[in-house]
Amino acid sequence: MNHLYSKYPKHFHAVDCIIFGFDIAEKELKLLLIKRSFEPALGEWSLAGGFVREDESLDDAACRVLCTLTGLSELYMEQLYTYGEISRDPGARVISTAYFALIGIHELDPEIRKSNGAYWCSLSEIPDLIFDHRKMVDRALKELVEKVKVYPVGFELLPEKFTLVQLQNLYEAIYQRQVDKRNFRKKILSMNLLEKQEDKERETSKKGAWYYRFNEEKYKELTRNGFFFNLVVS
Amino acid sequence: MNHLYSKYPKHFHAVDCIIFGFDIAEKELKLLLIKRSFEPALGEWSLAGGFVREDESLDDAACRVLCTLTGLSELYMEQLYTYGEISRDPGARVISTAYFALIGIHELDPEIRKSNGAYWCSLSEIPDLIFDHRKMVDRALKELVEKVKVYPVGFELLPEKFTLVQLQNLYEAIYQRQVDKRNFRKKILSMNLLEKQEDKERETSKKGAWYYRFNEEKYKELTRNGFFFNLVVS
DNA sequence: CCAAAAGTGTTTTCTCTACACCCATGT
DNA sequence: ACATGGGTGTAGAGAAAACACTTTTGG
Repeated sequence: MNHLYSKYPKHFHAVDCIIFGFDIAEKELKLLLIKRSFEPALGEWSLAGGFVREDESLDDAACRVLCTLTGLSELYMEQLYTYGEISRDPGARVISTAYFALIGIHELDPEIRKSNGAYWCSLSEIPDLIFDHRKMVDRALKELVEKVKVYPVGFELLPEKFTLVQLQNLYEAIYQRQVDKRNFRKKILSMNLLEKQEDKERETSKKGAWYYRFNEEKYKELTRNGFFFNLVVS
Repeated sequence: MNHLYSKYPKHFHAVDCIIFGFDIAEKELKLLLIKRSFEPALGEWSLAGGFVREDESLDDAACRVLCTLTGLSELYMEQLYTYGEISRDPGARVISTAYFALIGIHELDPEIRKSNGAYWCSLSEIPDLIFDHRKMVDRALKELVEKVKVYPVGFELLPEKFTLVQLQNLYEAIYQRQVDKRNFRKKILSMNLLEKQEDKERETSKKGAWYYRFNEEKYKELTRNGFFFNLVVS
C-alpha cells in the first residue's frame, strides 16, 4: 500500500531522552549525558538518542534507547515534544521526539553507565550540548516542575524507602527554592499516600529519620474517586 | 552529509490539526472536521492533515495545512503530541504530530470552508474518525481545559469584542460544567485585563450586555512582572 | 406591565502561610 | 553535655465558595 503515499518525502526520525536522577547525598537533580560516539559532533555532549526503526513505535524506540543505555526497563517515561526544524541536525534533516525519564540514581549500575560513556551531570553545570538538546532539557525541566506539583512522579526519583527529609530535598531541588518543612509534611501526610515504615534511616543523623513508602495502590484508588495529588507548597 | 545516517530508515511524517471554534449562539465548542479526499479511508471523517515536506519544519507544515484549509494565518496553534504507533495509518507507517488550533468561528469564511469539505461539528456529536484521530481530539480537549485555566487563550475563540456572558459561556463549554456568574466576573475583572467598551451587544437581550476587549499588551506587561493568569472558578 | 437576560456584594469556609521550640542520639 | 539534624502545632490572612435580588428594556 506504500504507493498511496509515494509522492511524499520521508524523513529520518530520532528519539532523544532527557534522563533525570536525584542525588540524595548532594541534594541535587542530575542529568544523564553521553559523549556522542558518531559523526557529526562526535565526542561532544548530548542526550541519549537513537534513530527510530521501521518495526518499532516511537515509544518503543525511546524505551530501547533508555534500556540500552541503562540496562533498566519499566522506568517512568513520557513523551515531551517533537523538534522538527529543518536544520536542527547538521548531519541531515532529522525530526526528533524528546522523551523525559525519571530514574533512581542508585538503580543505575556505575559500570554499565561508564561503559556507555554516560555521566551524571549537575543541573548547574550542564556543558554545551549538541544541536537543540539544551532546549529539550529546558523544556523537560519546566515540565518536571509542573508534573511533580500534581502527579506523584517525584517518587520515581527516590528509592522505595525514603525519608520525608529526602522527599523535601527532592522537591526543593526541582522547584529550585526552599520550602517550609512543617507545611510540606502537613500537606504530603494529609494525602495519606505515604506509609511510615518500622525502621529509620541512620546515615545522616544521630536521631535517625523514619522511612516512608509511597502507596501506589492507594493513589490509584483515590484517583478513581476524584482525588487529585497536590504538592504545591510555600 | 546524508550518507552519515544512510543506514537508518526514513519515515513518512504527517501533521494533523485539531481545530476548535466556539459557537457563541449555541454556546458550544465545535471541532472542524473534513471528509478525507484520498485513499485510504477516502470519504471518512478526519482531522485536517498533510504530509511534512522536505523544505519545511513541523510547525510550518502545520501552519500550511491550517492556512490552506481556512485561508487564515496568524492563528493560535500549539504542538500537542506525536503519534508513532507502527500501524496507526493503514496506508503506510506514518508518524503524525498533532497540533491544536483555536479560531474564531466567525473568522472562517463559510464558502472557503465548504469548498474544502470542512464542517463544524459539535463536541457531543463527533462521528467516528479515521485512525487515531479520536485519541488526538481527546488529548487536545484535555490540554485545552488545562490551558484556559492558566493562559488567556480562550480569547482566541471569541471575537475582538465580546461580553462577559459570552466569555463565561465559553468557559462553561470548555469545562463542561456551570460556573458561578458572580465569582467568574469577580475573578476575571480583578485581573484588570479586560477593557470595557462604550457599546453593548443587543442581539441576545433587551437590556444589552457591555462589550469588553482583552488587552494583550497589559497581559504581557503583567507577565513580565511575575503575574499569572488564573481562571479556575467554582 | 411583564418576561428575559444582565448585573451586582457579602458572609462563610477553607486553604495557605508564617513561624520557633523540643526531641533523640552519638560522640 | 552538647552538637546535629528530625520532628511537631497554631494563629492570622487571604482566597474560594455559596448564595438572591435588582436593573433594564422591548414587546
